[in-house]
Amino acid sequence: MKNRNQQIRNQQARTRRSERRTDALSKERIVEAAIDILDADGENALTFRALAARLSTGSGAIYWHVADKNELLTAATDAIIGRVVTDVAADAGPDQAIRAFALGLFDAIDAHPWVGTHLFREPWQAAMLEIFEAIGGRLQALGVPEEALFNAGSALVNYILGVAGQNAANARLLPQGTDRSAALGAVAASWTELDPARYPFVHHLATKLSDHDDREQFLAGIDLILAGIGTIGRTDRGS
Amino acid sequence: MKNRNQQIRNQQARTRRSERRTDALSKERIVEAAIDILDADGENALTFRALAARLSTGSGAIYWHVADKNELLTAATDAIIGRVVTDVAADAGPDQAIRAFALGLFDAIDAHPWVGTHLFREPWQAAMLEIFEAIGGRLQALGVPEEALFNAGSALVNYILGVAGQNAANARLLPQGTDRSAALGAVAASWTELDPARYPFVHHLATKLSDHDDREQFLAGIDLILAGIGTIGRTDRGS
DNA sequence: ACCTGAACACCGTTCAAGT
DNA sequence: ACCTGAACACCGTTCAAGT
Repeated sequence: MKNRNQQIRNQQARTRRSERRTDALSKERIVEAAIDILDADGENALTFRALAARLSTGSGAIYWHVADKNELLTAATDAIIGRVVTDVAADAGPDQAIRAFALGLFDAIDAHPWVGTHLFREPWQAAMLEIFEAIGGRLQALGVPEEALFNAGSALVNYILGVAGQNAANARLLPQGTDRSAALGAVAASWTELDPARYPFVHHLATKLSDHDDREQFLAGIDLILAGIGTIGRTDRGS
Repeated sequence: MKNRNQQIRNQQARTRRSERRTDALSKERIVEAAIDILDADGENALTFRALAARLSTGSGAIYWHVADKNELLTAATDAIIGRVVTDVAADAGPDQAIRAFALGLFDAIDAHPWVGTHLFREPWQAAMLEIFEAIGGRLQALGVPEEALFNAGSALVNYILGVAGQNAANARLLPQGTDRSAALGAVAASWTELDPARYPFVHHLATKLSDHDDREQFLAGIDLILAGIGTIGRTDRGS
């Protein structure tokens, strides 16, 4: 792709130049500004016009550094996920490391819900590979048998992605500083109005919804899957 | 031209106006046409202009029956999920029923990938409640203890949603009748170019990617989570 | 009650023109 | 090399006007 050549050229030019000019446009500054907008005002607020205004330039200038909106979101996502990967690098046993990494991912996506959306936009992007590597490597260390590795890693990653996507949806529904418990209460109330004969389980959920903790529940799901993975090798290792 | 005759016939039909006329606009017909467009040409092809053209009307006419695009997609999603729920109604043991329902969901979303996208757009929509009820009810029947029900159901649903979202992303990437195995091969090849010291697990995946089956892997994940859920009650029931 | 289609506000993206 | 900003092609949605 010619865009890659352009990027390389840009980088060479940038290092050649003296990089003390703080107000010079660069991919990093653009991505940084994009993250700020996404965090402050949500996914819909990120437009090239808003971005150009914030950077005091024209929208065309942004296209010199970034191919399109997708590349912009990919770079922003990579930045967030990258931090998680490096932050949780060193840790104790592999199962604890998986839990810690998953929690780090949860917290990052909770703080930047738009990441949850973008992880679904482009499959097999760099961020996804980082996630797979972080989890899969630790499953190997955990002693998961060769043939089960792909399925086990895929189960964990897909579960994490599902939660991430739901978090993003909730953030879109309850923007800024909406009263979360009031909103949850309203949802639960609407569930109790459904036919109890057809929706008994949803009625049960309605009673639990208000005092459940998303983060705790996320971790419980991770533990459930890890427990399931633990049953794979049981015949091998006995007990 | 036969167009003139058609126009006259339409006008007569309109003045006659018995409401079982097939060409009368209705929410059902609109949703049906929307599903056709989504299935045939993908998520981006569904615009009010395209929909109006296919229904031989103005875009404003659609707004008389449907509030906005979100309601349209929600109705389309409900239609697809509703079929799955009723199709898998009767079945054997609760764990087999969960597997059957999950597989039905997988197949439906595989056939209509845009459903996977929309399930993330609006949280707690009707389709989501159907899914929760179908799975949660069977977890109850399975004997999962009261306190673990919410977490267990949430783990299964989030996993299913994660897979659904990935499927939708893949469908977006490989539209129509792209050569799937060639595309997978290209992805795997790109992975082998990564630094093996930093990405050992991704390298391992690259060797497995070509001959893995999405549906099988999906079911393996369901079984993993069910196995994990099975470990919850172990102390209660002994063995 | 229901339909028509032009118009509005807003996007992502391009590009001739500037420095 | 890099930036400017008008212009283009397209959206979802609205609305005065028709039947």
